[in-house]
Amino acid sequence: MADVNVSTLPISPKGAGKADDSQGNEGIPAVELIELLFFAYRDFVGDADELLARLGFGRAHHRVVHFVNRHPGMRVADLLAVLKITKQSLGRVLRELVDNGYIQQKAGDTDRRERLLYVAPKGEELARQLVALQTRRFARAFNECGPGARAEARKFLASMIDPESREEVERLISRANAKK
Amino acid sequence: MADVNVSTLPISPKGAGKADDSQGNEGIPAVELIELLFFAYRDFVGDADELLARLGFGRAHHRVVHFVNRHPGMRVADLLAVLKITKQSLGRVLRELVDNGYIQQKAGDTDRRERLLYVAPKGEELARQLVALQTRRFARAFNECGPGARAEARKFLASMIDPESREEVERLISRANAKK
DNA sequence: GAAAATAAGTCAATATGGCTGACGTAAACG
DNA sequence: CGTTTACGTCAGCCATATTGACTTATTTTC
Repeated sequence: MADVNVSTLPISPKGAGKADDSQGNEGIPAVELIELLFFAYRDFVGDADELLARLGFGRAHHRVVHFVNRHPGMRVADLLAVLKITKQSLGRVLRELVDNGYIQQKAGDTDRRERLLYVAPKGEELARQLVALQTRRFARAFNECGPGARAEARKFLASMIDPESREEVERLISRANAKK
Repeated sequence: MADVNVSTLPISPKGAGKADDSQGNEGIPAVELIELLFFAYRDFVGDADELLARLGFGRAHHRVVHFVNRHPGMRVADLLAVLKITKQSLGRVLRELVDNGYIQQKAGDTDRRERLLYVAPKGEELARQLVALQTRRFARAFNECGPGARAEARKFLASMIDPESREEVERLISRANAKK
């Protein structure tokens, strides 16, 4: 898949490339990390895109199925808060998932205004497949990186999150894990 | 900014959460990494989004300015290959950047069909600011992670890229670095 | 018990950033 | 000279997001 036709890029000089190579950055300029993260993320989501496209879904559907699977019984408002999108944006995606039998809604016990969200068997299976795809990518990466890399990566990724939201994300993750 | 209303999420059980906690994954299920990468990338691009929005630009403009700045004199076809989008998609974005004086085009010396792309001073400054923003995030993260984390992260990110494109990405990066 | 607040859904309009297909122009190649 | 290449552009479509206004059902509050 030789897509990037690097062979034709010129090698000529031109200013403003470096700048932060001086202090303790282990000889790795941030701009390299920026680009690697860009390409890594693209391939990471690309795994799922293929499978989703076959079902007529997009990334928005992926996010909904993923988080509902991880937090069964979450409210619509919770989902909006996690995804940081608007009610209107969620609307179509959620409707499609419900109509096609991937997500179920149930009125809340104590507050019947709430429509609690659950994955239907179809949705659970889809979520499982999507996680499996991306799990495989992580497994391959850590296999190449050697022992300890997984823990290091976990710390690194958490540190990349805005400090203000980091605690919430960690709470979100541990709550989801607690649900087994 | 307590956006994720975690406090209201139920703690009740429900199947299909774990599955890969058995073998050598250092007690860190991949699903955690999946979510951390999702949130990390969102905040990572969020840095830039704010600045871009003030200029009436989006992420597409960001990518163009970034890569043209890193590879001055690259051809339109090269840019398309890197971004993996179509000529038509690039069209509007590139025109806006040229019209607003961020990008310059020059006919190729030996092949005058080529429109070689260069950042104008305005574009170079914008690229610099965008890199600076994201550099700050990386710096903060590695400061929290301790020594060696930068090199570990570099290896990890590279390993997350599709094996078939990894070499090309590395070549792309080293060519850009060579231009200083 | 009436009024206010809340949870969710919906309609309409708009923006962004992708896509495909078709076509045009200029220049290079053979 | 004819073909291919590099680039641009027109037209239309789709997915995902936005804002603002409004409805419905229900709960909370006074």
